[in-house]
Amino acid sequence: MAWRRGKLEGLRSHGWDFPNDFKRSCDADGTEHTAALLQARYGDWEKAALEAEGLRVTLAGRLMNRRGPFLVLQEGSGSIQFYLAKGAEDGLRDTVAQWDIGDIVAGTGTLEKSGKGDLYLNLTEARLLTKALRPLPDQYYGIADTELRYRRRYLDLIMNEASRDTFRVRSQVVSAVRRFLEERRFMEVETPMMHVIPGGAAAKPFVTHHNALDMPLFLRIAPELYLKRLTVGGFERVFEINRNFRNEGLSTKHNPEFTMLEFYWAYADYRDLMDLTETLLRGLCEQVLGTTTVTYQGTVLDFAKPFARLTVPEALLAYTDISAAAVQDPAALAARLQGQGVKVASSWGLGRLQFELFEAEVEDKITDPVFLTQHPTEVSPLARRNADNPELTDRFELFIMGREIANGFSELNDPEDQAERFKAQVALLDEGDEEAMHYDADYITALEYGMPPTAGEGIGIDRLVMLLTDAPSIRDVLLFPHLRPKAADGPDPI
RNA sequence: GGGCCGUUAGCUCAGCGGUAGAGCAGUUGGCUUUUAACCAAUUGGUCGAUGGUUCGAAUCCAUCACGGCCCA
Repeated sequence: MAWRRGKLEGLRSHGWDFPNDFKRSCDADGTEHTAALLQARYGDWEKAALEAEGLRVTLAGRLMNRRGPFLVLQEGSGSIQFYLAKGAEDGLRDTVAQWDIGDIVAGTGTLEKSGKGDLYLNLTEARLLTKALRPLPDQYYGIADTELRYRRRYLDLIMNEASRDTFRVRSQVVSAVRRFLEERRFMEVETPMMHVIPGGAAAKPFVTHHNALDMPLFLRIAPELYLKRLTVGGFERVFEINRNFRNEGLSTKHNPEFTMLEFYWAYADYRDLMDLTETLLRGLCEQVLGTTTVTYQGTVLDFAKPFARLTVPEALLAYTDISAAAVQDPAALAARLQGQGVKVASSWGLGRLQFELFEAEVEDKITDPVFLTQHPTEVSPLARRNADNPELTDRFELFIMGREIANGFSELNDPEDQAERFKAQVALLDEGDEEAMHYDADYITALEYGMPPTAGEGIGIDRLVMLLTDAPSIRDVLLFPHLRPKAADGPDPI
């Protein structure tokens, strides 16, 4: 580093000062030349034909490696080499000799092809654009230290093609989801991130304070109650892709801020949502990966097959050794749950006991996509009751590889029932359940004006991207995952 | 919150009670159609932090910090 600072001093004394006037060469129609464009266009040309063409190109990028007279350049679209011929003039040789690995450099030369078939620019002009003061990590091993990869994501992106690909896939997923919904006449909206009353999910919120109004505000745990107000307002198909914040622990599946898609669809029910979700996921695999076969951590998943749809008791029978009689017997379920180390509350009804057993014994065993349906009303305070059994709801959760990917239901649009459900939640809150919901009087007022029959769903974008990129941790799909700050996390002198 | 594992040069790692090591990167020189380029020489360290045991600690013990995996 001291050496490089010295070089920078030398460059400055010769008038070099982080130039900002560089432009890449272009076609006559203005198409900018990039490594990927040149590879695609000229990669197949014969060496002699290419040299006869004598195409002069100007490119810039980060100097990644020197191999004899070749300099490996990495830019946004890919890589290409510069070549410094033995007979090059002294000024050019001196300029290139000043370069260090990691510098951002520019060069002009004719596009040629090596004996092994790689394209390169035979340099005639060169200039330094940005001096790198810090050396790059090991060329071959890259950075293996996960902590360093997360804390200095820029280094991870410079060094690891796989990491760059993950975030490209993430961008494509979000973009494809938007396109999918817009094609179906859904409208993207933005609702508040700061809530006076946290709502829409069972989770502990982050609290902040508004100085001018001298009141607490909560970072949203879900946008649900605001999006449903919009369906009351007459926007029949709305969606939002944005961050939620939950004040919970960190794990390979949890980050305090994470990205959710939520969408609401008037005159649809939870079965329509399941159909739409299957179509969406299948299409995403095809568009982003080019196949409906996804390998996640060694397990092959086929998204082309219809997704299983199982009620909670059906899932228990399918995935555990429990008997048909025991599934309907509260005492047997409670005993089994206690055997699993679950603290069973006396207030739990049959549906809740079944659902808790699902979470304890089945969730982790699921590999291929499974829609779990008809959750107990007790754990679904915003979902419509099932017409045949008011203890259950018209709800589903989609599980893939043991993880909840989506959650949706026919919306509860009966204001009186919703008010009762809120009251039951407030009772839990008063008992000390920090994840229970608050009573949202304005939301009840909205329902009293009338919400059309509607179905709504949330899809965890981070977990979806994990599946599609074979990422074992949510931190691998977040550019800047939350980490505990380090005491010495200031500027570090090398 | 609990258990296990880890933290040594810019990066990847070895060393596990007796003088702090290797490869890559860096520096100097050579080589000029290389592909983890190669050859020669060479610089570089508060062994995560603090305390303890010991004649002697990177190494053993304790506490703390940060990270990873598993569990709640």
